[in-house]
Amino acid sequence: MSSESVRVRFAPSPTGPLHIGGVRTALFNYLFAKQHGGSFILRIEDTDSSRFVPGAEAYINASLQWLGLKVDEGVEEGGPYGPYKQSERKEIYKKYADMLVDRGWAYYAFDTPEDLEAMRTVAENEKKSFAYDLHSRNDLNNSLSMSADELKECLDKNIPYVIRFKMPENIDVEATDLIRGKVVFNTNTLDDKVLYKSADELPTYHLANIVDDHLMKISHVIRGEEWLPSLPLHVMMYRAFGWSETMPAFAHLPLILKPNGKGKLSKRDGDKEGFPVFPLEYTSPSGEVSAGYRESGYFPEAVNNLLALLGWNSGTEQELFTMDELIKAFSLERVNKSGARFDPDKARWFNQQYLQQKSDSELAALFMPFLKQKGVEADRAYLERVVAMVKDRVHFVSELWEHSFFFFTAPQEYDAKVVQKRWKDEIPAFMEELAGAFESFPTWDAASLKEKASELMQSRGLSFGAVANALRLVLTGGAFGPDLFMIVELLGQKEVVRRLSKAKSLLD
RNA sequence: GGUCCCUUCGUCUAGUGGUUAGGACGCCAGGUUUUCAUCCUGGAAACAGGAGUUCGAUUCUCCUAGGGACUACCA
Repeated sequence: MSSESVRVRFAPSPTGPLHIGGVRTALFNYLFAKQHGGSFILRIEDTDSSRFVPGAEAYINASLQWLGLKVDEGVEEGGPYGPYKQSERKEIYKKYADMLVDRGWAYYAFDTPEDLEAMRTVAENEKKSFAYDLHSRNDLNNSLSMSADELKECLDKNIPYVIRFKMPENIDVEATDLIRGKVVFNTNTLDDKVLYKSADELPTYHLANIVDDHLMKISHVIRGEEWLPSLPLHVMMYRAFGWSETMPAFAHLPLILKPNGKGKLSKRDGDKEGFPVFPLEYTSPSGEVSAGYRESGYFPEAVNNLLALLGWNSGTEQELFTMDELIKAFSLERVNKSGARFDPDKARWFNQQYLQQKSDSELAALFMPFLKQKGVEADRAYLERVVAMVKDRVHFVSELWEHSFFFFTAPQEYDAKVVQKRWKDEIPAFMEELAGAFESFPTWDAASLKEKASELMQSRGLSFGAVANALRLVLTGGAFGPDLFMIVELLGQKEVVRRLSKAKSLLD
């Protein structure tokens, strides 16, 4: 690494919704870039024409935007090293593939996918494995095993070919991973990867990624651990191109594992355990819907925070970080080596923390759509008071309703268990009396009301607990909710008296 | 199978050649509360195993075991 500025890229493939692991990769790239005053680049790697999914790119953009990961250079934003979509860089790659062929670092191969598949099957039947590598390439249908004339003939006839990297023999490739340290691979265990296919005139990931990272002056490649095995190939390619001097630094992030720890987190796990695996809800072209964090009620800042703590920690006991704090505190050195299991419970906890930090006004606004859905129209000031009272018992805005519905509508039914426990013989008559007392009570505030009620129950020889619980039952339909007399105050004289008067029907 | 990576409470993790191995989530108990939740206090809970180095290893080295990733004309 020279003194060049930090430039990192997030390079997803538009083959479906952005997975939460990909989101974390994007986040770490973003944090690293911002911390160093560098650039966060979004490059769309759509070199697999067969796996292209319409809408996936828009989904990626929308996800990054929702999370507040602002892209400095990309398809939408433009930039000096564009285009940022690989399918629009087609003509660039062929040139570099040819360069490698000319230098003897790559060769043409005419084996058809069917040929290779057949050889794999044969090998498998013999309990061996087939690899297109230094042991087998001279016996296969490629420019290494044919004469110059034969090659020319194949090319002239437009026989489809691929260009494969010619992995040299017996070299110990040393590479440094910023998270793991030095890793060594021997080239004898590596195969000859396809770099380019004539069929669709597109490169594979390996070629496109090296060429683009070089051309876009990427300083650090921060990607998932699943790429670690191809690191030696990439290092060798930088050598083949003669770009070793400016090769980016590499960091391979540990994987996000299933809650049970067995394997990479996948969409299925989310469906099974009931938590989202995607940032935004996604509907596939076939109509299949996958849950999203946003739709499940998660705040983007909570998602960023929980993702940041999955595989990284600040070394302090701080767990809640704003984006600015993350940018300041982040470092690749403190990223863990081992995979982290996703914990849905802790994810909920993070969201709760952020929800509690929100102002009543903000929460009231977020609650509004849910009320509309219930057909409830409420005064904004009233709403804020309700939210203030119940917010400390929810993890999500969507849970506000079940804890506050009685502020908007009289209970339609009463919890049978609570009725049995609290609706004693002497209560109904007293409730009627209480209704009368409240009806003519001049000051309507929690403290005075509590005092008034206490006086009355004392004069009738009833305990506070018995009355309070019965009153709560009448007002809310159950045994839950915030401070009783705060409920009474907020509900207002008219409504409280009405519910009290109706309470007799409970006896049925 | 081959290559590579990884291994501290159930989970996310801190940590050091000598610590009562710390925190968080979750769980349990007690307290606060008229209810529920919050909140507060407390508790159970970990260095995968075996060698070696060392006066002393959770920490350093090696081996074993376990887990994971990769092994496509996908990324």
